Order: sequence, then structure tokens, then C-alpha cells
Amino acid sequence: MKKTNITIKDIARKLGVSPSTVSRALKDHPDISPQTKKEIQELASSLNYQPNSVALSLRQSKTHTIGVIIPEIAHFFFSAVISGIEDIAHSAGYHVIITQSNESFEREVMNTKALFNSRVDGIMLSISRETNNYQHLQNLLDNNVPLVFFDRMVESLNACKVIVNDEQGAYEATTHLIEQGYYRIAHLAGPQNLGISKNRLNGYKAALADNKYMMDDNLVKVCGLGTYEEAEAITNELLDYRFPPDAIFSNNDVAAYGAMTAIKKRGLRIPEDVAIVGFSNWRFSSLIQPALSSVTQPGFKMGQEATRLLMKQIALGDDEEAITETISLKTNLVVRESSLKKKKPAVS
Amino acid sequence: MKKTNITIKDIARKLGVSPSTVSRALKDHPDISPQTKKEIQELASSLNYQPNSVALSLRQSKTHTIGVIIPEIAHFFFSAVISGIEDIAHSAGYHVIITQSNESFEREVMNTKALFNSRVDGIMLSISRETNNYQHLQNLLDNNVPLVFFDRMVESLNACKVIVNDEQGAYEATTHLIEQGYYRIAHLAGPQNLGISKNRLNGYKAALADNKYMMDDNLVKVCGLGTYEEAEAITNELLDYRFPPDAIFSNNDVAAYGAMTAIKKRGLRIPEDVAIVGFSNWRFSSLIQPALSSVTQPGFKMGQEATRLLMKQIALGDDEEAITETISLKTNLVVRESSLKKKKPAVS
DNA sequence: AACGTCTTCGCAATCGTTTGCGTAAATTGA
DNA sequence: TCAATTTACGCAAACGATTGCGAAGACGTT
Repeated sequence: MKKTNITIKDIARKLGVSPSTVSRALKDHPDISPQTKKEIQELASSLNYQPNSVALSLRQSKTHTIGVIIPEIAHFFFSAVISGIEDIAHSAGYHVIITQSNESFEREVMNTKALFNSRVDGIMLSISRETNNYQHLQNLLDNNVPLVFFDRMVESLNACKVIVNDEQGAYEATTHLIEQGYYRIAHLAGPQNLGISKNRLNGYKAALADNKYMMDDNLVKVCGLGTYEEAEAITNELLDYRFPPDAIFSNNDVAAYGAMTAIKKRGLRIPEDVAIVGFSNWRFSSLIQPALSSVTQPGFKMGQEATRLLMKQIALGDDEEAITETISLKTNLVVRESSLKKKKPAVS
Repeated sequence: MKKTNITIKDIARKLGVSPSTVSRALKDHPDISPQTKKEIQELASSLNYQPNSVALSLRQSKTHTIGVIIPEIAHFFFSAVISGIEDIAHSAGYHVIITQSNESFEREVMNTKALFNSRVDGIMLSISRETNNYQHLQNLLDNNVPLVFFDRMVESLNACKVIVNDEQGAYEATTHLIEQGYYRIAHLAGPQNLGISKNRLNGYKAALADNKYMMDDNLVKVCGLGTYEEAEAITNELLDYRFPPDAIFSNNDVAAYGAMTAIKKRGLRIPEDVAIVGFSNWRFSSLIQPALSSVTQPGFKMGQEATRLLMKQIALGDDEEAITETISLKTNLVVRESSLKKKKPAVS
């Protein structure tokens, strides 16, 4: 059995017509007589003819494929984004090539080159934790490759962006802690080269300010890695203070969980002694004990919106001005037991 | 600024040579004089020439792309598999197109067709929960498309398979419960159209038999959906028995967690009153309380092995016999608090 | 000097499809 | 009946790269 995909030429030969006639007949071109058209179409479908999309791509210089660079597929939030991307892309007839940077700058650059090289029609990405240099992305823009950032974007680059309103989310989370009566609220911040981390920090500060809380820099600790272990160690530093915090707003859920562990190991109670709110609403957050309050990000919707923007840009003519829209999606605070001092624990 | 990828022709024109000379010079063909070769290579690199991979694909009828169909990216195990796939594929110069079936038969068929249509060099897949009809896969085989199953495979199809030794994993999990002194061990089984579910059930049965435990069909309950809620309800049925189980081995971790909830709601203790062991070692399993014992599947390695098999098959000539190797990977039982009656809880 | 050989390069076909243009044959109009 | 359209199709180039073959010129050999 040999791999023998049938082509337009095969059909042409069998029917004694030219390939061009077959091509036109298959796309219902008016120049072809109904009789010929019918014969060709019937033969094509009986032979289960499938146009060679590689040849099409070459002819039209369009691959109908978009590339995605994501820090880590295993992250639930990003999985949701991917699903959103696929949702829109597939229904627009596009394929999706997914690559992971694994939070490595080097791999991000490699993936960018590889995608560019395989002539994808557009690229969507969320930059890695390590990325500080944006030359590889500037190259894309210089080559007129449609580009859309999602979640983690580069402020200075002139491209479409879809972000969640991190500041608003952080603001709400912090406000919630304030309303619950906590008065010494710490923040486990993320790496400050990521815009999202800065925004969350800003939201935290804004909430404190709006409520006439004094800002205490000692209560803001940067967790550069965002890991469980790091957060546990840093939380221990906080708890060692003469006047330790009675609430912690964490930049991410894993760090929040690390903080919870540190708290529990000291025999302190959550949320009575120390309250916790995380960010991202990982899947495990509703399962741990006590269930962790967290700020949800609309991942699926983010994927959808980013893809819509990309499609719009791909559809643009070469002479038209590139669009550089920015869409900001609202976050949502999910309150669970870890921060509920006043009311009864909600059923998660 | 126009998108203007430079081609071999551009280089040829600028240097007053023919495209064929450029092509040969760039790949160090001996027919080209060192002088010409040098000029061409220098111009190419100064222009940052990148060969058009679409044209290459057309010429060589090879896209250097493999397609992956996965039930759900968000599942941690599958994320790990994807990482393993990318690891091998990228270092072999292959791209990876990932698609999700979302456990839907219809989408699985659609994805299969789409991948076939875009002329990927091979396909790797894990069938969806719904899939009972394998015609779409048989079509692939009939068209000589290299195919590798991973995790969830179709026994009857003549293709490469990489599976985890589910039976061994289930056997070990059950044996562990027996060794801990539990004597009425229930099993929350998965949908029996999936081979993996059947194998896990068999492992459970084998362990009971080898230890002279009587098999009680009432203690085996099928959880078709594998959801938290379903498992909770079914566990309640088990606990309603006059002689309820004192241990549960679950086909998957989410169901195990549902069971834990049912048990806790009745005021029963884990593992003193009822022990639990899950399957798949989801990320949350080490985080919940008590930490859930679970059988780990080597996802990353599975992705690697499956990709190696696929590469091997792609490299095969058209006349050579297709290989149909099956690789079985060992699972590993991670013992945590949820099943440790005898010893002190291990640090997870 | 004539012939053979090697070096170095170009021609043209090819992969599968699309499409502008040309052109026979069929049809129409007066 | 003859010219003007219209109909229905084929030719050939194009997308970008590769490659078998041929060939011109340089060089060596006898």
C-alpha cells in the first residue's frame, strides 16, 4: 500500500480535461459548463479528493496557521486560554501551533524564530518570566507579522494586547481583606519585570490608599520564582516581625499556598489569625483546606478575544495601518474560607 | 513597510547567478566554486535569508510537522505528555500541532481530518472518552499515515502504542491498601470502553485474588463521568451499605477527591475509617488534606517515547513494513496520608 | 594540436494549485 | 450569410526550492 494522495492532475487525466478546468469546476467557477462541472465534482468526491493545503499555502502565501507561545501549558489558566484560542481559530479555519517557553527566554526566542520560519500567519504570545529583551519580538513587528500579546505583554511594543485588569483584581482582593477587618495586610509580589506583577502591586497600594491605610514597605515582599517553597520561606520572614501581618494578598495561588503552609506550621489559624487571598484561581484552590480565596482570570475569554484581534489583523491588507488595540478583561474575586472572618464559610 | 521575505531568486538576481547555483551554494554542494559559494553565503546571511519551509514541504512532500490529538490540555498528565512530545519533536526539527477533542467523539473526528488534510507527517493521539467507532483512525492507517497511540489506545488497531502499565499500577495500589490492613476495599472504576479503565479494574481484581481476598461485585462501581460530584454520590451509596468499605481505590484523582468529600461529610476519618488511593497524581493531590495517595503516570516520558516511535515510523520507507511496537511504562505509587494507617504520615 | 576530463554553472522539470489571458467552437444578431 | 458575442476550455506562468542533466570553458595528456 503506497501513500498516494490524489491530486487535481489525477482527476484531470481521468476525465481528459486540463487541471485548470478541474480547479475551476471544484470551486464552481461560471466558466465551466454544468455538465463538466458535475462530472468533475462527482469524481472528486468519489475519489475523496482533498486539496493539498501545502500547495495552497505556497500559492497564496498563507498557511492558515497561527502560532502560540505560552510559558507553561500545565498552568490551568493558560490551558483555558488555549481552549479559547482554539475555539475561535478553528471556526475560522485556522490551525494552531502551540509552543511552550517553559519560562525560559532562550526557548521563547527559539520558538519565535521557528514559528516565523514556518510562515505562520500570525503569532500570539505571553512572554516568559525571564524575558527582558524584546528584540525577537521587534523583529516580528518589523517583518509585519501580526502579533497579539495576551496576559503578559510588553508595554513598549506597538502590538495588540489582551490583558486582564490585574490592578482592579488586586484592588478588589485587598479591599475585601480590609472589609473583613484585617488591618495589617502584606503582599507577596511577583517579579517586577512582569507588567502584571506591577499592576497587582499597584492595585494593592491603591486599595490601601483609598481606605486610608498606611503603606508599609516591609509588608511587600517580592517572590521572584513564585514557587511554593520560596513563598513559605518569605512568609516566615513576615511572621517573624514583631508586628506580623494578619492578612496576605499573594500574587499567585501557589505562593499563597506556600504562605498557608508557613502559617499552619506555626499553629496559627486561617483565616482567624491570618487571612489569605491568592490570584489566578488555580484548580486546586477550591480543594485545599481551608479553601483559598482567589482572583479569577477569564482565561477562555482571553483566548477568544486575542484570537479575534489576531484574525482582524491578518485580514488587513498590506497597505493598511496595523491596529494596536488593547482589550482589558475584568477579573472576579472568588471568596472562600481563607479570607472569611466575618461570615460563615461559603460552600466552595 | 511591506512583508517581503527574501528568496533564493532574490539572491540569485543580486549576484547575477541562477537560483540553482544559490541553492547548491547554500548547502555546500561540491559543484560550486569556493569563491561563488562564499559570496552567496555571505549575502544570504547578511540578508538573513530563511528558506521558505512551505515550498520545501511541497517539494519534499514532508511538512516536518506532527499532529497531536489530546482529550484535554488542562489535565496535568496530558500537559506533561505534551512537554515530552515537544522535547523530542523539537530536537528532531519537527513542529507540533496540538488539538483538543474535549472528550468529544465528533471533535476527535474533525481534528483527525483537519490534521490529515494539512498533511502532517504523523499523528499521535489519545482517544476521547466518547470514542467507540474507529473508522476515522482506520482511514489514517489505510492512507499510511504514521500513527501512535498514547495512554488511551485502541486495542484492535494495528498501530504503535505507548501505554502505562495501568494494571500494575492498580495492582500495587490495591496491594498497598491490603498491606495497610484494610479488608473491604472498593473500587471506583472508569468507563469500561476505555482500555485503561478495564486494566485498572483488572489490576485491582488481581491484587485481591493474589491475597486471597474475596471479590465482591458490590464494591466495584463505575463512575462513567469521572467527576467530583458523581464520585461523591456513588461513594455515598457505598457508605450506605450495612458493611461499607474501609478503603477505596479510585480510577482517578478527581473521583477520589469526591469520595473523600463524601467520607468527611459523614464525620468519618481518613485514613483511620476509610482509606483512599487515587490514580494519576494530579497536582492538587499533594495539596489537599489529607494528602492523597496516588499512582503516578510518567507523562513526560510517555510523550517522549511516543514521539520516538513516531519518528521511527516516519523515517521508514514506503515499501518497508510499518512497525507496531507497544511500549508499556511503569507506574509508581506515591503513598501519602490518605492511605497510611500504620506508619506516620510521610512528608509530601 | 587534438582529444579527454574536470570544474563550474545554467536549464528546465517538479511538487499541487491557481489564474490571467488566449482561443476555438457555438451561438446570436441583423 | 457574415460578423460579433458568448461559452467553455486550455496554456503557461507563478508560488520557492531542489536536482538530473547538459554544456561551456579551463586544463592536462599524448
